[in-house]
Amino acid sequence: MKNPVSIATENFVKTVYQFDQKKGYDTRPGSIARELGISNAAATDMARKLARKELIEYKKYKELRLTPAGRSMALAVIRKHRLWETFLHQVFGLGMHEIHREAELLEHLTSDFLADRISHFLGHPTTDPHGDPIPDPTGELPDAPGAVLLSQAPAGLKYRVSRLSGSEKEFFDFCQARGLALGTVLRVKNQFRNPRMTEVEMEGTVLLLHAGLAQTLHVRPATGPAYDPATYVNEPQP
Amino acid sequence: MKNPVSIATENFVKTVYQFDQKKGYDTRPGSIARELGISNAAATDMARKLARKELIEYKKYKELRLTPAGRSMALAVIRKHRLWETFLHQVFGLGMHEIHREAELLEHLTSDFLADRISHFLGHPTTDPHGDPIPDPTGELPDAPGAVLLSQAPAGLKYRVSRLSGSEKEFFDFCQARGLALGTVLRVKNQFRNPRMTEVEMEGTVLLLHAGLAQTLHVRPATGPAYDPATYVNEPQP
DNA sequence: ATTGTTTTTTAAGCATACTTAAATTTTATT
DNA sequence: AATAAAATTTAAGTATGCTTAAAAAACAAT
Ligand SMILES: [Mn+2]
Ligand SMILES: [Mn+2]
Ligand SMILES: [Mn+2]
Ligand SMILES: [Mn+2]
Repeated sequence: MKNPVSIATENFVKTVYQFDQKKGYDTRPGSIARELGISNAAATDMARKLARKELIEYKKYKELRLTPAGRSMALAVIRKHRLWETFLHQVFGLGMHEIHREAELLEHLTSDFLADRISHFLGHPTTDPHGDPIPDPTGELPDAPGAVLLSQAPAGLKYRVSRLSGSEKEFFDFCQARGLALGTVLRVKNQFRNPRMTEVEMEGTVLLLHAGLAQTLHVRPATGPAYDPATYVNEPQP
Repeated sequence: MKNPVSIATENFVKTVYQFDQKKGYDTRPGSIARELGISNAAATDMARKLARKELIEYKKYKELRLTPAGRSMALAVIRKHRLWETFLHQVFGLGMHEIHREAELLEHLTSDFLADRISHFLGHPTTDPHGDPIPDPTGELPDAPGAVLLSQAPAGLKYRVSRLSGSEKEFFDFCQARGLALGTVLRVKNQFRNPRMTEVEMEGTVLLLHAGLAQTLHVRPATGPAYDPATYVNEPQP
């Protein structure tokens, strides 16, 4: 009666969900295709198939939209992805650039039962090592209040880094070398246009970050105390 | 250049390997088909495809045989399966009937890299919670010297349980209730034929086990000391 | 508004992994 | 040795998930 869901379907639905959220991204077939490394034709085809299964709303030449069932599937996959990333980082000590690669696979063959066990073992974390929120078993997302892209943060104010969204080793090496980590406090000195760059200052150091990089960091206004442990239950134990 | 291996292929090759080892089993397409829950036609078809890929030697109407490449693939999958079972049992505390079900999936999307990390985390165990040996990264199997099926163990001698090969909850419930666990010492009182049954004695208790059950337990002659910790590195920590 | 570029869609085709039904071969029984 | 039963193979067909090439639509720019 209930037919199995393929890995391709899960990845597709997940990508639509994420591109729908992320500003600066759209959910047209071409964007999804580029992300998944498939042809435009394949993405259109998939969209039509998933529409038949009531996971996607598809209207020719329009952006793709998820149905409630599609959104629910996406969040379940994202939950498994982020639980695995948290686990692999904290327990096995995998590097930040390694966890995404492994989680991208494991997310698809992890039962709800096992996901709950991982969550329990980790003490029900609410964010992954990148600072991304982990959906709960019902698909609710703990929201990160006030978070913005570093590239969009108004200049002159102090912020705390709340997400590192990259997946490349080079990205994490750079962040580590420059002291950019979850919780790091910094001040945005300038937001330049043309070329778009963000100038930040942290403990004396000044960095000029190009837009591509400043878009993979999220920050929140640093109004509270210097460090709030409850907010960072996922910080890796060294 | 090197094309990806499907889950169906891995399961097929693994099953051929295991049926080739297990006495009382054969590797004809029908047997593999029954185990995997697919039609005979599908199994024949798969055998021919895998023969083209040099994973299986296929001759019409003959039993299937693995090539060295096929055997190597099977052992890599079995390694991942048993590492996951060990891990899920020891670390997450999953029950004996739950670990097989989860490992059956995870084994296919686990990189060699991750498998080695799991192995390292567990202290490089040599057997899984069922007592089955875990192949090393090169595909070498640590052999269990002198192990036989309980159903085939000559009567009159003392043995120690060395493998619990079932996957059903009922099987493990029964074993636990009767004190049958890895390392349990017992004496085979009688081997009955017609119907085939095995009578064992352990600490006063006498059990009469039908063949189906006595075939899922392996035992080794209990010559050594009562308990050899080096032999049972996989015993779950309570 | 017409033209040109980009994107999407359609069309045709291929590999994988299955199905059921019929034909063939093997195996077992009389 | 002939026949019956069981297993295997072949054949035909389906769903999935991709491809490339061509047609159609949308978008952008003069
Ligand atoms: Mn990730
Ligand atoms: Mn994935
Ligand atoms: Mn198992
Ligand atoms: Mn499997």
